[in-house]
Amino acid sequence: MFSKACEYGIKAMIYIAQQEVGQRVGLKQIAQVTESPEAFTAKTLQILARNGVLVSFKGPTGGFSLSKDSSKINLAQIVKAIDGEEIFTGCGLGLEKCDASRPCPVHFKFASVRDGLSLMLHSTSLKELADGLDAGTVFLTQ
Amino acid sequence: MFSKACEYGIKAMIYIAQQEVGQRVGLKQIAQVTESPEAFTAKTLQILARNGVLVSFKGPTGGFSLSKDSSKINLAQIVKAIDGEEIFTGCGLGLEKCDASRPCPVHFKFASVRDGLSLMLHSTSLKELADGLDAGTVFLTQ
DNA sequence: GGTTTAAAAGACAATTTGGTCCTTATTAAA
DNA sequence: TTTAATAAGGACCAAATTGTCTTTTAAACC
Ligand code: FES
Ligand code: FES
Repeated sequence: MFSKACEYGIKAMIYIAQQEVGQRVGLKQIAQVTESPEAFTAKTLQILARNGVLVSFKGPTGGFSLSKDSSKINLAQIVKAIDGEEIFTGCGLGLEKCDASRPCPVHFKFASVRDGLSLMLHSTSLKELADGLDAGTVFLTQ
Repeated sequence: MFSKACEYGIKAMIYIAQQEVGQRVGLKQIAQVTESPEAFTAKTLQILARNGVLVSFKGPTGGFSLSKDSSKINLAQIVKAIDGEEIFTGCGLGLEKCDASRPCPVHFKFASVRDGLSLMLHSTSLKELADGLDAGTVFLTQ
């Protein structure tokens, strides 16, 4: 469904969202808590920083923090930054363009599922996910 | 969402389902109509044949035909044969096992979308897709 | 039986994705 | 001002996916 980079990116963002506002978290810690490969996660965080959902700081006391309140960042922004728009708008059978005026055989059934996914991603904020972690009802690892 | 192999496989199956019962279609024709790479499509059809949704015949008058009525084959069987079960049961954040008793942060939202996709795939038969093609309301290419 | 046709099988190549490592740039603190 | 810490960037490697090509196997037809 999502790329590995995207999975790592989402987990990292949720963990960062758990910190108190403005607090920075280092790459090493992020990779450890999310059980993600450190160097590869670094690349992904760079992408997220370039896309403006994350800010990064070098040097001692450096690290990463959210660019805005966790309630203002949703999963769709993260997925779009890392995996692109394909999953939001692409054809289920790989036609160059999903077009309701020249639909592929699965278009209507697929588009409705795909739009459901899109709605879910757009309507899920980092805040609620981090809150679940705080409450201990959900987990970042197994 | 689906692999290229799976996209080609689904398109091929729909086209085969369009033929009259028992009628065989050759690889070349399938690849042409679906605009898929011939040799790669061949591999995919082999997988589908091994998985029993397709039967193949060698020699002159050879080709492929469905192993049973097109109303008895659904998209889930095809996707499962080619891409495996990951998409039906896998965790949205890549945890080894999606487990409601130790859910990841996106579990409940993701699982509902994923189950919607699964339901769609299980409840969509090749027959209805081929019927759409026959009716000229949908298309295999752009 | 020999010839032709078409799928199966397997080797191989190209591309994309996933992942590591090393150097550089930047910043805080001693 | 030097040193240490940390992210950025780029080169590189590994694995999976996508794709091609050649040989083998099976079947029809003469
Ligand atoms: S055209 Fe294929 S999903 Fe819309
Ligand atoms: S545990 Fe992640 S989706 Fe179920």
